[in-house]
Amino acid sequence: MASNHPLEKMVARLSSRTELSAADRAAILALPHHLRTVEPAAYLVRMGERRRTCPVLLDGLAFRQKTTSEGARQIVSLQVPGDLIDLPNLFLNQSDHNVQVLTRATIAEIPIPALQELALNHPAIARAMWIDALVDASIAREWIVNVGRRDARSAIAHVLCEFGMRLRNAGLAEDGVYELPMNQEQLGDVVGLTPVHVNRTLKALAAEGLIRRDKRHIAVVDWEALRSVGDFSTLYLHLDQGQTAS
Amino acid sequence: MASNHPLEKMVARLSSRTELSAADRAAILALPHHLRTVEPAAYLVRMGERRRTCPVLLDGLAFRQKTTSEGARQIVSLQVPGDLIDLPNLFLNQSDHNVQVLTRATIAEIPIPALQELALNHPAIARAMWIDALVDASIAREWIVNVGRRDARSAIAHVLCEFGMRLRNAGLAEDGVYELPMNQEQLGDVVGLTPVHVNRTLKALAAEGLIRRDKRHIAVVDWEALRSVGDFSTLYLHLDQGQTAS
DNA sequence: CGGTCTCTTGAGCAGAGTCAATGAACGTGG
DNA sequence: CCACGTTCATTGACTCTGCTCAAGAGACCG
Repeated sequence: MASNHPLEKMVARLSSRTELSAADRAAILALPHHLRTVEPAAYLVRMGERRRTCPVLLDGLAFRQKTTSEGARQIVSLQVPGDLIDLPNLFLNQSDHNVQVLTRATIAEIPIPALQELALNHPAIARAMWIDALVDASIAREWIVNVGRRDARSAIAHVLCEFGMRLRNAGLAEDGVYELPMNQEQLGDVVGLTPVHVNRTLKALAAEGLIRRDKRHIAVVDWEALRSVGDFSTLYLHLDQGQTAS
Repeated sequence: MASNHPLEKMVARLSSRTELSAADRAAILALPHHLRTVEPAAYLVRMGERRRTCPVLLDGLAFRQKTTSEGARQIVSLQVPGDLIDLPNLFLNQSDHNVQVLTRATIAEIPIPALQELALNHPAIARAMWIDALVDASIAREWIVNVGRRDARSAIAHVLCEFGMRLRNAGLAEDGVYELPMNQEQLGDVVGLTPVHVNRTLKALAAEGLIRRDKRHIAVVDWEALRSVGDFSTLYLHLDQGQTAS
């Protein structure tokens, strides 16, 4: 398992969801790829683009984003290390959104045909990729609810719970204590609020004793209360995948 | 092509996106299945459920939906005939949302293992299913933007454009003239508004001459203006898939 | 003919936005 | 080591979009 092959991270991610054979693992590691490091805010994918490679996030955080004609931005997903950033474009011709990194990040660019071959001809890998894509879609559905039907307090609490959970899962957080991976403007773009209102809401959550906070450092003080305010349940994250095998 | 096999609709849908061989088509038609008709508002899938079959919508309309602990409902997708309603549960254990039909509908229930086999061992069918799932996810991302960053006027105009486009594509609308497949409360649940405000907004759009409307009957009068107000572009619907093959 | 939905419309309220200013933290060049 | 510019976070005052509450009016059904 110990190896410094850059794509080990991708193997780890995919095999966390389905049993992969040695041959499957080898097939992944044998993927042609090109490594690069990018600075915060760099674009990995631009809307309208027709891509030939799929970026895989090896290290760092990224997000998907769209802007309206009015210039308002909405973040539509958060991506953590191991994510196949461009799964959406694996079988679609044109990217329908932008992808930017939040932090300095390491990216492996993998030619799309090679990934397609993997997805179509290696059932176990295909299953893992399906699960990845389906969980992503499930999170998107929850975000629609979050932005559409929860008030500021609840929406932000929800996002704080989700981030805590997912970052912990990615080994980037310790039990409700983490560095909020974005500034308040970006957090506003996640929940559909203005940065000013995000600020006031975070302050209120801290005043109520649900979280402790210093700039972007978040510590969930009362997990149960935050979960309740944010109407958060882990069901939609499908964390059980793999253990409970269908 | 002429046939009254109930799954022809599914074949048509999948083959509209990728070339399927005669063997592929035969494999789909050979799927074990169980037909049934359901009444408006019937549930096809319930959140938390572990399903053994995947409903395929042969006729009628359906929607995915979640509710918050406060009791607010958010509709997170609209499904048209041909849709594999439960693709999300093909590889996930527990349903993360509810699915209800809007109209009287005909459903084919297909055992999940049979569909998985198709998705994992028939590359051409797999590709078509991938495209379906990815377009669905793309629409979900656009809905996050719609609900998060567009005001009532724009959000409703956007949805009217999208519905017009998708219903026409499904053969259910004639060039911007269609029966709105839901009441104003449900439309509110799509865009995150109250039915009262939906009503006022629809009235305003009609007053401005962008649409003509009688109850649920919608006729887009000025398509360009509506598209502009709704900040609508067809990119995210990926209608070109199949023609432009990657 | 009464009951049930759904659509409409009015009146008043409030959650979130806008505008604007201040302050803290950090990096850079001199 | 310090002055300065930049980026973010914070806070106040005021506005407005969309919500709540409530009541009436068609349409359809048994």
